[in-house]
Amino acid sequence: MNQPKRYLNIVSEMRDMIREQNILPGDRIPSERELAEKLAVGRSTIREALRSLELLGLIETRRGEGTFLADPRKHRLVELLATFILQDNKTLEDVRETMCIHETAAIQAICASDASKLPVWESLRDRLGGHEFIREDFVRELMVLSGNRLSLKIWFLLKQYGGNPYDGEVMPEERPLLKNILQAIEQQDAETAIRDFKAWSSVLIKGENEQWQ
Amino acid sequence: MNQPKRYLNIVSEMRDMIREQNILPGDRIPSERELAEKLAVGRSTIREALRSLELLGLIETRRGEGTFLADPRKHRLVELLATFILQDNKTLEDVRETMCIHETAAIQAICASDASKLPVWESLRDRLGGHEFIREDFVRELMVLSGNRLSLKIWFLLKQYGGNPYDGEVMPEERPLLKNILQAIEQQDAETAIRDFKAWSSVLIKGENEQWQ
DNA sequence: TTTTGAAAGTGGTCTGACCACTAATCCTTC
DNA sequence: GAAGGATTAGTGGTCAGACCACTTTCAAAA
Repeated sequence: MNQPKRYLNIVSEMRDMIREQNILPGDRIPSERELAEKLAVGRSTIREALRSLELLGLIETRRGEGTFLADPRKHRLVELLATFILQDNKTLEDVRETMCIHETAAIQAICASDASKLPVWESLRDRLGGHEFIREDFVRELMVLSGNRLSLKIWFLLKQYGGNPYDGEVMPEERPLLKNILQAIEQQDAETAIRDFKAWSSVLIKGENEQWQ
Repeated sequence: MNQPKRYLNIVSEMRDMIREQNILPGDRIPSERELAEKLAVGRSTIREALRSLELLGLIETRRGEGTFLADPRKHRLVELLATFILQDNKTLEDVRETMCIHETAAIQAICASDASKLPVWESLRDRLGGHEFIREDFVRELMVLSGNRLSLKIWFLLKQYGGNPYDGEVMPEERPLLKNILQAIEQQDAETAIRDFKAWSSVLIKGENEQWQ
């Protein structure tokens, strides 16, 4: 019978250990030799597990010093998978489509909710009028306003994974379109808002900086 | 000076090799010993790189057989993301709402596509008429028909974490409702289909087996 | 022809040995 | 006593070689 691989056990045991001993980002993890002895496996097995976690950016190792729990902001999962998978067009397509699913759902949710968020709303409109308005900020604001934090997180990760289509600054030509979207949302007209949003988004994806710089 | 780690070089060299030699999913990768010799490094270094890729689901290893390039559908993107996303804010409400987002998006996608999937369609309708039709099968079929594999994966995962609301068998009282949904989809009437679907789904969630056993 | 089993090849694991590097310590020197 | 340099213990990085468990292959035996 094919036994489960040990280094995978090590991975989960280490996760448990980190949780139980309340090891925080930046803290030191026991040395490879200690772990090997404690878990009763060879050092090479420990290393296979640690290298896997390191490639994911979950831990950092510094020769001569030790191994440390990494800052969660440094997790590398997304970039890594991207370098291997991005050639698969269907996958990239799926990612963007899934992003769009969450975006339109957010708009729908905002339109369906009672409009008690006016202060936030005004601020968004103001910034749209001002200078230096980043496209991504606009969409992210919508995701936040939807109130579904899980959806927001998924969207955020997909964005990194799929090559951010909302890179760059809002051009003057785009502003009327964005204003229309805001207005439609305020009038709780989800259909129009989504239609306009998709129009804006599809130009960004297809034309990739052709039409608007 | 701290030298760059070799196993990271190996990772990128392997990526290049896979690309240049046009190795396809399912194909065999040279053995660890071959790679070690070809790249002039120790076998353990090769293994650290391979184990990292394996944890990501990019390759599969089978003892006694060899190492193979994995099917892109087995990439662990979603599972790994889940360990980051779902560990803290596992609020049931967000999970279920996000599931619903993907479900309605699937219905929308099916309605928007050309209806060239009639055979699958007929089979679904037949099974709805028969006995022992599991609720989950119905929804999963919709997710599959949408054609977005990433969305399907996310949905599948959420289902596991959120307590499957589609547990159990379709009751006689539910069948007319499901038939309505199918019919609406066939007529590409997304609005009606989604409305009926939400009605069905919300009863399952709220009434949790009150109304229908 | 079918069955068996030995051999070759593969991944999985362990051990022990170096190397390169860091940080703490001790010891000299001022 | 203080400053600076050498020593040393501990760490990760790498390698080589040895088994083990497993799969496939293929030739010999039935």
